[in-house]
Amino acid sequence: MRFTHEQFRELAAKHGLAVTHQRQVVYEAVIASHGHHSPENIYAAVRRRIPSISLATVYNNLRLFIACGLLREVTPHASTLRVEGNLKPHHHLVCSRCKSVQDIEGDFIDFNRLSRQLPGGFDLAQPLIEVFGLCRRCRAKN
Amino acid sequence: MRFTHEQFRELAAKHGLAVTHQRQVVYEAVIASHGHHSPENIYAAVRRRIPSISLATVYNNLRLFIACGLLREVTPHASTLRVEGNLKPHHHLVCSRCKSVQDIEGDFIDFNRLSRQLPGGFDLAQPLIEVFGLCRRCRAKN
DNA sequence: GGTCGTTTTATACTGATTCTCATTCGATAA
DNA sequence: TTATCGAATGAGAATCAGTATAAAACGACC
Repeated sequence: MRFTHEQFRELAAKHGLAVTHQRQVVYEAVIASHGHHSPENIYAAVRRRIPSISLATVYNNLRLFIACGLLREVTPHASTLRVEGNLKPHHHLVCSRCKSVQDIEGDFIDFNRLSRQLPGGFDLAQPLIEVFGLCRRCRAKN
Repeated sequence: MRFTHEQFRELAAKHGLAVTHQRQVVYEAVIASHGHHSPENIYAAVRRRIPSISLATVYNNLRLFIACGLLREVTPHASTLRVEGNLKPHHHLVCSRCKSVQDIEGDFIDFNRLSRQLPGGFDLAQPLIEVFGLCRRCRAKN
């Protein structure tokens, strides 16, 4: 799904963001490349369309998009920020060793039980679950 | 529970680690202070007993303890490493905003369903689950 | 006491991210 | 259109966590 300028304009308006060329290209770069991406990755992709863009601009806009919910921050177990554009409910499978992240779907959480265990005031409005284990590759390495 | 030299000696022997004074003090500092700690925190605590200790030594030993399972690495959503000494099965509640981590107990995961969803080869031997949401404080800030 | 492998220390270095500030852009009013 | 003003951008310096390196200290063993 290719984003038209119109679609981005609408999204931006909904979240009170000014529309700039850089902003749009950064956003499209994340959406176009499915998966979990580092700011550097996105910077590289965006530079193909705007060679003069600054890394700081990419960071600024990623933070902005995360803050207003246009993008999700993925666990930076890799010690560097990762973002994803997939806002549909899903969970993450994270390798404790190599820190790789895979999406996982499915209904394996008992939210009733979970909410009974929650400390007062904790808000699970958009729950994101991360399950840690060893990915196939790291397991093979023993 | 205060760790005696004897207890640490046994643990170290079990994991094939040499016993050094620094190593013992680092380990005790983590165990003594329950919760989730950054290397800097631990460094500060250890320096009260060994003023000349180097930060690198703290890092070295924390990595070592994590590698042999004496400590657990906590999600560095805070973008900096955290460790905990609590090895009993439990899960984490992480605030997406301020990155604080609380422990949570309870049996809200359906591991049968989960393992049906797992991609081949993913090893869930010591599953750790992290549930993201908004803590009371951040929620109050709206 | 001498030797060897391990650990510690001090410090330099790297890489990710943020900060600063001058410049440019974009929306709006004239 | 043109002028204006606040917001966004670009360039590069600064910061900060963590790692690498190399020399010194330690400790077990002969």
